Amino acid sequence: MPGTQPARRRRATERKGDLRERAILDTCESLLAEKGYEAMTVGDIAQGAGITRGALYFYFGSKQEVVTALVARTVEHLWERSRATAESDDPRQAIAAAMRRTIELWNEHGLVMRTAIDLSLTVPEIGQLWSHTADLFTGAIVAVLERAGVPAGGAPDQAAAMARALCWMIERSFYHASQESPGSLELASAACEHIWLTCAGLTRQG
Amino acid sequence: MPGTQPARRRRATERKGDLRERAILDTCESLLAEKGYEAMTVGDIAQGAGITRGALYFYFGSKQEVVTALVARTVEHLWERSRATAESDDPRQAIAAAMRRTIELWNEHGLVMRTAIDLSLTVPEIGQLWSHTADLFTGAIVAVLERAGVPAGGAPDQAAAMARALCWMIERSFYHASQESPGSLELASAACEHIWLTCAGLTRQG
DNA sequence: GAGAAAAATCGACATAGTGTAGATTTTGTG
DNA sequence: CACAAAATCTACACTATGTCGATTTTTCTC
Repeated sequence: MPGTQPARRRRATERKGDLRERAILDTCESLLAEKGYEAMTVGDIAQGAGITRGALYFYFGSKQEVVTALVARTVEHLWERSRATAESDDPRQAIAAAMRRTIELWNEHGLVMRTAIDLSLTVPEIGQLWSHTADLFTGAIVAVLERAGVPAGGAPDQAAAMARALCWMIERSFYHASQESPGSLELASAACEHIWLTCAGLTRQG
Repeated sequence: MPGTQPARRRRATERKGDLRERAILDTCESLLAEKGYEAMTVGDIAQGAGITRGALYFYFGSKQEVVTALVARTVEHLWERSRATAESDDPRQAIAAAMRRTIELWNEHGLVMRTAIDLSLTVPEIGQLWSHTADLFTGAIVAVLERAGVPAGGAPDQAAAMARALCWMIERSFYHASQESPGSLELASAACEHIWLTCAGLTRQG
């Protein structure tokens, strides 16, 4: 079962199968955009990748596994990008930077991210992947809130609980906005940013 | 196609079919709790309702239609409850009341609400139902924010945009919390309430 | 309460998609 | 080259869906 274990890859030459695997994932992403998860069949993916259904089952055990691998690939990318971002010391700047990065990520990978969210309930592995991603994001929000002076702790008015709610707010706002126009993404982002700032006690009028 | 048009009901005596229709919806709800949407088959629902698949198709054209009707029934109930609630003049009280009511609704109907959210993308009719529900809720938040002094308007720091983000925050927080324990629902609710209050400028320290 | 119209139910069929298995071809390696 | 591993194909069995025509049951009307 390739696709589940990307480890044990200590081979210099790239197998033909690696090519195919990537082709399958790429095709899957296209089809997801074109016809959506439900309508997309294993036969469609195979055809798009230039093989038969039978051959596809050599790589992945089901449509769900294909999509899981696609989500894993995408989410890996998100994590990398997050790790590579230097956190600012100034909370205001940190928030602005985080929101800017979030817009980029949703613009580039919105489709797969939405798919991951939709399938989180149905496909446990995707659920884990995504909930881990959310945890990372929540952690970043906690850090910013605390540096801005919000007390640490899990009570409703302390950083951890607030960060969790803010994380869901951002997820859902972007989920919906990214289905509409890039413009509405900007607007949603600005609204989320303002609320985040307010929660951190960083708005002028407060 | 019954189940789509609950109008034109000007009949005193209750048809036998109305009974069955309700039995189908009830069974569907049970099965949803038991095995989830995907695993639940049309045959299962029919069996639970005491008829054959063929007979079920007399009432509903597909599994999706059954679930849509179930969501419609539930959502109708939500709307009624909302309409029946008197809005307080004091924003603080209004917010507290809204959150209390929201907890009740999720405790009672969490399963169907989660299902509605999950299927919003896949089943357009459910999407409409749910987005209308979200609009109602957003409207209520707007009203409270404005009464608390937040300027009206669609800019990121004005009532409409903020209310939308807050609505998604609440939806998503409850969605997740209601999958866990009633306790985590309370916590999530308290966090959302605190953020809402903060956005309305109603917290002491601000 | 008898009979006709409408409502409800059934069983059988056709279709579409899934996953599996065995045979076969391609590819890399000593 | 020969042989093992990788990759691919075709055919099959299974499950669930949705449709149809025939049949039975309910309901309405006089």
